[in-house]
Amino acid sequence: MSWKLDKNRPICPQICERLCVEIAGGVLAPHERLCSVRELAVRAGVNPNTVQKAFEQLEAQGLIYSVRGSGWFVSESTEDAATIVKELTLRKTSAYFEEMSALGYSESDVKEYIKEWRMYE
Amino acid sequence: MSWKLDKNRPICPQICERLCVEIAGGVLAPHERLCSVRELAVRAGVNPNTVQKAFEQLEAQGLIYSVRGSGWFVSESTEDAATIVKELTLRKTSAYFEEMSALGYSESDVKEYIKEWRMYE
Amino acid sequence: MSWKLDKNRPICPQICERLCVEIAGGVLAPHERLCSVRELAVRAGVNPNTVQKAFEQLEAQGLIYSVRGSGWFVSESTEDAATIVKELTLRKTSAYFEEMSALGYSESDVKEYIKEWRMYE
Amino acid sequence: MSWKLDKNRPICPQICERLCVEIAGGVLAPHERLCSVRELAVRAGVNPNTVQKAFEQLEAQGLIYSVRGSGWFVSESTEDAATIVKELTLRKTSAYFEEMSALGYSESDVKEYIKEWRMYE
DNA sequence: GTGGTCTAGACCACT
DNA sequence: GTGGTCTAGACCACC
Repeated sequence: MSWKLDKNRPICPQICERLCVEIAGGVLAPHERLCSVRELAVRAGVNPNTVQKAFEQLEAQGLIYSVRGSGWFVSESTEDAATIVKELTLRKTSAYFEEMSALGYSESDVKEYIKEWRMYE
Repeated sequence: MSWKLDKNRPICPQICERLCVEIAGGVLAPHERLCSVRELAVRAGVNPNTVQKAFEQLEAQGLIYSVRGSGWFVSESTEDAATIVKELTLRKTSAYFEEMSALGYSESDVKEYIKEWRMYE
Repeated sequence: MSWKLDKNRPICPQICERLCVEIAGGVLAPHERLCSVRELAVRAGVNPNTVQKAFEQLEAQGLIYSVRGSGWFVSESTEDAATIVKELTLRKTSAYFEEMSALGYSESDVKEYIKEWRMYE
Repeated sequence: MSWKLDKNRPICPQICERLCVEIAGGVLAPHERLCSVRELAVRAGVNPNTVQKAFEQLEAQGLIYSVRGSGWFVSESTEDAATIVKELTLRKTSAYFEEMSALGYSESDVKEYIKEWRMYE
């Protein structure tokens, strides 16, 4: 696992989203043990508290569970993760169109713009 | 001007962007007087301080200038505004692709997804 | 509002439960503003981060929502709060019976014990 | 002995309490040999270190003693165990009333609630 | 070693 | 002033 994070966005949700994607995609199987809070913090170069918070949020969503003194584990069901990823996709795309709309682009303007898009870097 | 703002996003930059777009698009002509801070605040349903701050930021970018006791006016040159809008467009789109990438979508995945997109609401 | 907390139990859930009870009981009405994080922290004699965490958990449950720079507010619907209080009641009572059972008491033993109970202090 | 433990509570004190109850109740007689740490760990499905720690805590309370190379044994006196069980009963019940009070229930509310209680599962 | 909780204090953007 | 986020570091119980 490479754990580069985008420093321009809040770290905590990035960790959540990433793990959610890995759970949804089967990279992390049910009942598989996650990195420890401390280890992941070191790997990602962030504070353990931030990782802890992310894990707790995933727990609140029912995606993972913790066992004291032993670690965090992927929940039995993996479907929730997939649902959440889809929701995120929808929400982010919707937000993007909203913002572009505020910049004066119509829906088809955006679609045209995206069609021609070339990612750099 | 209808001044509905997206309550889910920070207000201040929304005001900046919106005025920037209007200046770039010629809706607001050079040396035209803007709404007063108070009036705009009322129309948009936000705190006058927030509008004030937005105006100050636009001033710092050279898009508008203030005349004591008389109000805020659009600057002579309109090109800066257009540049800024293009920059925003680029930045937002780039950020969108980055986030989608973090959700596991390739560049072409996103393009395909966008092609099928239908805005609701 | 008196904000004495039980120092023998984790503070964060205590704050959550207390606010939940007040929302469920109508002490806090929909859209009413809560104490600020900092103020409540001072009143309860705890760290602002702990209060912040409690508020975020209540937000995750849909009981309250935050407005940047303005504060936290009770959500429109109050029903969830009542449901959660009932759930807590059930869970705590169930846990109590479990623990008493582990101490060798039958269900009726416990009921008899409780009937005679007199709270001191 | 069936050694099902409640996975939702800390393991170590559960082991302590359970053995304490068995000593107090005469299930384990003075000078009787306890299960070995390893065997008990296997039966209860927990880490041997946890069992070891529990035994050490019971030793500190004077309820059991160890004989090198031979195992752990119940102490001569059984009274301490009974006292501890009573104390636990008192403490747990007191804590339960406290928590219910924080949920808005008066002492008589709780008593009424308990009277109607039916354990499920 | 692990997670769980809390404190202290910082910086930022927004009202 | 407010919330939002993060860092740093502490202590505890459990494995």
